[in-house]
Formats: sequence, structure tokens, C-alpha cells
Amino acid sequence: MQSEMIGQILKALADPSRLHIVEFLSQCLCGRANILEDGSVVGPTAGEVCCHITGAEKITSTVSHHLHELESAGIVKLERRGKSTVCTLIPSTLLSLSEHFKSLASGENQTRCG
Amino acid sequence: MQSEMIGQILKALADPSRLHIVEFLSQCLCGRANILEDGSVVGPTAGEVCCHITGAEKITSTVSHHLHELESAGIVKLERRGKSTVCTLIPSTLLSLSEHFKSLASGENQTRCG
DNA sequence: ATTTCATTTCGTTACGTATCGAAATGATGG
DNA sequence: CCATCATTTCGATACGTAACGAAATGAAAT
Repeated sequence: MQSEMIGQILKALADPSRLHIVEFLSQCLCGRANILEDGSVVGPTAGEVCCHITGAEKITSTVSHHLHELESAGIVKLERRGKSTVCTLIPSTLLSLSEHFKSLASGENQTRCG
Repeated sequence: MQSEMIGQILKALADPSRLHIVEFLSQCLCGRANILEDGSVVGPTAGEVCCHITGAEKITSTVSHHLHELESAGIVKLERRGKSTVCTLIPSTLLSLSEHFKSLASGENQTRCG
């Protein structure tokens, strides 16, 4: 995973509202596959996410925007299902990020030892 | 590590210049202890960091600012040594971040399974 | 004390984007 | 078709902060 994409992911996660959304979606994983073999998605609707984050009864334009930012960064998958949009984390993206920081911390790419 | 501190670390890393600095400092770790037993620091000077990042011959106010942002977030340690300021990564902070994302990806804190 | 060098602080400008309300779109049911 | 519901798009405002140059600080050498 290249540094530019890492930057995009970090920018998406650096907003408190979006980090909150990701933490909520993580709590919703429930030990099951959340992206099925056919690519369909298991998880809360955008409205449910919004309700938890802001307390609003229906989704706000702000939360809709945040969800699509997370989608652009490859952190979240959105799928329209009838009236609603279903949301889930894409765990592999967060795992890549985790590995990247682990390697930065260990200095395993050291090339400036002169 | 609490979510608020994670947010602060992410905000610090979300800037391209600062991410670049962190990657450079990672390459400088060189498999040695970079924070010694007495707390003193091994690493490049702020000016050397700036030279690598911007090509400038002396440190700019912008890079100085970025280094202190990284210090505030606990990612970098700075130490004045004579005229110069020596910089190094604090690997444990990046490791904590790595672990946090790993646990988010695995959903190991799931509490919304109803 | 004065000069020199590395860094920081200050003050300003410019740009990105979070947030909000209102209008538009998409999808379902009567 | 019309009504309703969930979500998205649009347009505007407000705020945070990255970037820059200039002046100030800190530390060593002469």
C-alpha cells in the first residue's frame, strides 16, 4: 500500500465524527462476515448510524457526506438496499493501516543509516 | 489508549508533510535504540529533516511547526542539543496506533450485536 | 560583548472542509 | 399517479490551519 493512499485513509479518519462512525461500525461487526460472498453487505443503515452518532431521527446531510468520504477512502462499503443504504467496515483496509504503522515503528524500511 | 488521543494522533499524521517527516524518521531508526536510557535522543537535526523534506538549506518555520505538532501528539521526541534540535520517532506511539486499528478491524470490542 | 548559526514566534494570507437547511433524487406502497 | 420515507445534492457560512516572510530567541564561538 503506497504512502499516498495511506494519507487519504488518514485524512478520512482524522475527523472526529468519522472516527466515531468507524468505531461504531466496528462494534457492529459481531464476529460475522459483514461482506458476503456475493459482495452484499451486512450492517446498520445510514440512518441508524446517524441516529447513534448525532441522536437525529433521520440521516443528516453531514453524516451522509462523512459516510461517502469513508467509502472513497476504502474504509467503508455502502450498498443501497431498497430505500435504505447499508453500511459496513472493510476490515482489510484497517488491517493494512495497522501493518503500515507497525513497520514504521519498527523502522524495517530503514535506508538512511549512513 | 483512549479514542480522543487516537484522534489527536490521526490529526497529526493526516497532513502530507508530517506523514513524510514520520516516514523519513522511520528510515533513520537504523535498528538502534533512538531514545537512550538517560532519555537523550539519537537522530537527525530539525534542519536535516527540513532539508530532506523541502530541499531548503536551513529549517523553515513551517517544518518547525510540523515537528512540534508531531511532538504534541506524542509521535516524535525533540531535544535541544546546543544550537540544534535533534529529532526521533517514539515507536511505542505508532505501535499503539497499529494495535488500535487491528482491534477495530477485528471488531473485538463488539457491543452492538443485538 | 558581538557575531553567527539554528530554531522558534509572530502576524498575515489563503485554502480546504465541516456543518447546516432546503431542495432534489430514488425507491416503495397505496 | 401520488404520498411517503431514506438518502443525496446544492449552496452558503464559518472555522481551522498550512504556508510564508520577518522579527525574535537561544546557544555557541571568537
